[in-house]
Amino acid sequence: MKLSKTAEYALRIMNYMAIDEQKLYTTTELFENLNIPFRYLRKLMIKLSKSEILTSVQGKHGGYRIARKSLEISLLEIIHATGEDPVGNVCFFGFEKCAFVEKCAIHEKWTLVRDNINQVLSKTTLAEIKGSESTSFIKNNISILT
Amino acid sequence: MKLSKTAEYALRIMNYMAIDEQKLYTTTELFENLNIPFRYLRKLMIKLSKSEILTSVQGKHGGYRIARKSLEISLLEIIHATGEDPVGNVCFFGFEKCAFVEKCAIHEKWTLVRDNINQVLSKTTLAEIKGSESTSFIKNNISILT
DNA sequence: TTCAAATAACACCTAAAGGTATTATTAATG
DNA sequence: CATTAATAATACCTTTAGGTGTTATTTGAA
Repeated sequence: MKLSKTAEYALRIMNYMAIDEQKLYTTTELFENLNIPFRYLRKLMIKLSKSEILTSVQGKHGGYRIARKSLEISLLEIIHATGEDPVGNVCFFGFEKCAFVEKCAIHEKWTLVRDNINQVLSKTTLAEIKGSESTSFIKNNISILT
Repeated sequence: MKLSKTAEYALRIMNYMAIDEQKLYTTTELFENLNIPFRYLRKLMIKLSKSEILTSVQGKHGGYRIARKSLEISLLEIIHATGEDPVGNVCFFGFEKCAFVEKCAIHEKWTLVRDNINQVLSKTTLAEIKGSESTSFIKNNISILT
């Protein structure tokens, strides 16, 4: 199970910004701490700020701020804010109509797999993962990242 | 959880070919039954036949045949034969070294998710899913597929 | 021994994700 | 009210997965 780069970036951003929910973060600060290409980061921030998880403040002392309590923001919601759906409701074999016609033989098993992923992503909130572990991880390891 | 198109194609192919493990299948027959672009299918068959799951027979009455008992072929092995790894051992946030340094806060949960996927894909064999359900599904629905 | 029907190989095209560059807009502050 | 530091918008470039086209090779059989 690999998320898209964009989804990973969004999760890094939100995880970092959840450290201080009041603070306005500039893209420059995020760039310096999260190892995301600067211009791509800026584009992504604009996209995320159009969802319900981030707000933007324009102007000289502007930046971005988490829009709601981190306790209320699920990881799935963050990924959805990027425009992606990591789980979906798709046939294992990639057929369009599987669930609506005769179920393929792995349909049940695969549904359980997807349910599991959905559970973890939708029930885990930013508040749960923003702990010092992950933040110290990011700060300590930025240098070894590509 | 979405597999790549290529992985889905490989699974369709193997699932179909498992119906008769002795039979030589031509790409034409597979094409007519599995809704995979013809030339892409041919390219993929060559790739798969270089793995341990398919053998090819060249020449006039050639084709492809499942290389081993379907009971011994796991879904994960099929996906691996396409050159992909759907699960991997990657950090949730996409950092390179996560598991080897300080674990990020969601690391444990995410490991369980991946384990679950791995279990299903590696423990489920072709033999289990090749039942009439899925085959009749494919045959009945080919017309509604793109 | 030639033809036909199959796979094999190689090169190229297309669409989408990821990434870059440039210019416009906003708003605090000297 | 001009400057500056931030976000917003738009367009373009690059890489890769997916898909296509053409030619070569293999092999059974008329």
